[in-house]
Amino acid sequence: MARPFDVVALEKKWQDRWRSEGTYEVDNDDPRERYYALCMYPYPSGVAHQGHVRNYVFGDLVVRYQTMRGKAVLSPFGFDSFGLPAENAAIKAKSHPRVFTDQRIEELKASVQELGAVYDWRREVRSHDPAYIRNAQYIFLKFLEAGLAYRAEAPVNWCPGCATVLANEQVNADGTCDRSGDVVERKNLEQWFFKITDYADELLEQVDQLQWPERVKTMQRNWIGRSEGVEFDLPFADDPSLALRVFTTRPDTGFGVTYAVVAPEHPLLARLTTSDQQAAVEELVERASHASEVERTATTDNGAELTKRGAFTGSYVVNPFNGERVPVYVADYVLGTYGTGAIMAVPAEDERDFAFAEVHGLPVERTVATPEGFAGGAYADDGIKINSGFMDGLDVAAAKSAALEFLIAQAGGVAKVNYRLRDWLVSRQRFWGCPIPVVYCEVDGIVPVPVSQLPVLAPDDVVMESTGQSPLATHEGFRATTCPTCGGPARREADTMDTFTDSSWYFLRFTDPYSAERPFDPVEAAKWMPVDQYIGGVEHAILHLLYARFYMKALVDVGVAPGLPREPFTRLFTQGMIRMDGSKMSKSKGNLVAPGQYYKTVGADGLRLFHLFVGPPADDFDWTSQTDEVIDGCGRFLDRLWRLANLDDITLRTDDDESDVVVRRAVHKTIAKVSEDFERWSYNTAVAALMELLNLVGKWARDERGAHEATFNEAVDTLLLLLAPMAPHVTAELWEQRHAGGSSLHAQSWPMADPALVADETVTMIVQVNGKVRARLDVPPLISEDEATTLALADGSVQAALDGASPSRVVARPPRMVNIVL
RNA sequence: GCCCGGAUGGCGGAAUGGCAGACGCGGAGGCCUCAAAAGCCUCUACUCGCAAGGGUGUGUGGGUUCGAGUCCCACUCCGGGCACCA
Repeated sequence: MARPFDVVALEKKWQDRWRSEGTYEVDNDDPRERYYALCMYPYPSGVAHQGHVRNYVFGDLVVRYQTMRGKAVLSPFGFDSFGLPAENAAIKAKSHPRVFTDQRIEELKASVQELGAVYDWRREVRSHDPAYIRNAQYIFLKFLEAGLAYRAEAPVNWCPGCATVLANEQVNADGTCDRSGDVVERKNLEQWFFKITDYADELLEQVDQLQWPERVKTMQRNWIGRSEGVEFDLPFADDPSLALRVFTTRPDTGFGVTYAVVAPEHPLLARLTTSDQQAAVEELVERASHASEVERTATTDNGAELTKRGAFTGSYVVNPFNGERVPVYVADYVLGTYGTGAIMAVPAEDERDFAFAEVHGLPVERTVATPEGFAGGAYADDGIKINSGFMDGLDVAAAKSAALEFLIAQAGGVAKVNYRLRDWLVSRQRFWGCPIPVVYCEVDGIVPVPVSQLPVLAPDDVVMESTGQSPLATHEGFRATTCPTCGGPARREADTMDTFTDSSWYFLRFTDPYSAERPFDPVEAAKWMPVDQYIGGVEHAILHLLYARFYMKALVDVGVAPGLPREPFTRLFTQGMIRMDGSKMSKSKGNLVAPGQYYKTVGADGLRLFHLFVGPPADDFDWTSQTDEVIDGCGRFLDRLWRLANLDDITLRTDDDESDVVVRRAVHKTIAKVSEDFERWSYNTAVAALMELLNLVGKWARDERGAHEATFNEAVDTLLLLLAPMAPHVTAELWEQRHAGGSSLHAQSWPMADPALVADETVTMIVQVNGKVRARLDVPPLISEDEATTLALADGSVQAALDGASPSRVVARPPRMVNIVL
């Protein structure tokens, strides 16, 4: 499209100027009110895609808007530069992941700058930078010292072909390895964990205080999954000195227990299994151990065959409520990693137990009266207790407390809270990550690397093998070391940390990126934390945001961040995804629409305006064949602005007339509207309001009478100010043309609406007869109910609609509406 | 299965319980031009009508209200999250 100006040159001029003048660099001792705006740390995957663009457009708008509101805005940028894609690319190219990563960072950085998004680049942070690694390791050591990091055996996804542990995301739905195609096994291996479960309660409680989307808060609550219940003993029938410990949230259903179940991993399974059941039990355990977690749960997906796999152990336990013997089964629907790994089964009041009981022919004993007409299987809702001895007649809540007391007295019962949340497995058998700073000494065991010896850096002379095994594991130069305690020979830890650890504290490093002795100076960090506005994709609703919240709390507690707020992100905005052909637009799907092509046509300004205008920022957006036309439309809007400001076909006059007040009212109403829309993240309507104003001013100014100069200038300057955070380049250029020698547009204050001009002189009152609009009257805004009614009844078309009938009722809501009811 | 969203013209979308469809895209017609592009102007939910004007209309069915796209109940479909967590 032909533009009335050279868009490429114009945008470059301003981008260069913002960078060379350090317009958006901000110091920690800035006296202005502080504001911390942050977009989520990106993984550097190369040139920015539309998802990035959308994210940074919103972020940049916040930065520029808050700056115009007089605040010192911290707007940093960095790269989450460790991770699997770089490692895989390096394997393919037989090079080092750093080469690939540094290249991608430069590409992403350049395209972010081309978008006109402004940052304080002095504070740039990269996960794979030795200074960052050093501090990430420092934090690990602090966690270790405080007992928040520990090593334990855990069941993991193990690929025999790759000789490595896989993350859940690397396991295909059919239980095979994403890379080699081998069947993934479950294996118990020693791994490093962070004790996030210590913070489960605090993480759950403080969700309430966050100004985050409800959806995200709900997802966090569900992920933590707190549940209150009772743990108690089911004594073995053949040996009352032994017992099966179970957890339940429904102790009130104790009289309905018709069997018990242990997980395939349960330590007492061997003791419970009788010789005649050996074969069946072993077969089930074998199958469970080979199946990944994904595959193990897969059978419930297709509800058609809801087969609950399980086998009788041959043993019985005694139900403490009624003294009855019930059979013990082993089944993979009971997880070894939750509660006690064993349950009491109540098919009448639990759906899963009911399904299992049906398959295995086990009895169903109801303990809650079902409502009339109830036809289904399990009934899990409230009701009156039946068949339950001392609980009969109680409701479920009362029966729960009675049952708890009973179990405490009779069966080693104890009230217990369980969480779905597990400790965070942070070790990865990967090369391209932050090495875990410990060594293994035959004499001293696990020994932390002293802080003075940090960072522990991976060697450069490695060969990335397609086996997938980390070269760290076999690199003698790296692994062979001496014990810091005894000086004897020792082996370095070969595992690296989950990359989510890097993104869990980068926002703190931004506040003090120069600190060498520690991750950040808490005094400097306190000047900016917490982040006022965090912006990112909803795909990080659980993991990243939960881990970062955990880190913040833990850093305060271990003394790295004393006195800092315990929640890192006050407000969170999650922008919608961009989809194409129904699926997420992403590099891996190969359906990217590169932003670069638009910089030459509508410019970064046009593309930014498009992303703001196309719909509510939180909603997903479908990129279609029509989208380019909408983008062109945004470019045309900027062209019209350019021509208006350049007096294209406009003559100015010095005297005013009655039309001035109409324009001035529109200008001030738009200031009020756009300001309000900015605060509530309704950018699409803000753009619409600005388009409307431009249309109105354009028509007025091109009238044959000409435009009154003062009013015209006010209107155009206001348009430029309001558009500055959205389309920063072209507005800055026009402002410079109009105010030669003055300070730049982006140094101006956000305009204030004049309340006298925002208030309406007259409003349109609608008159309804039986709820149907029959007339529209111009009335003063302060009209009384009586006056409104009188005016309404006097109107000709209202009289016609009444047709002589007399109203039974008149509802007057002056000045908006009068409804005459017959 | 559970939880959370959503459903409005040809399309993206707008609308504190008070004029449904702002704004934009697309479409139609016109102006300008030798012609085109660009630009500008008018129209554009459906329907009856020559017109003035009328009727219908926000996924479906009920309800609350003087008045419902908006609130309540039930349902259908679409999207997302969690998924045997006892």
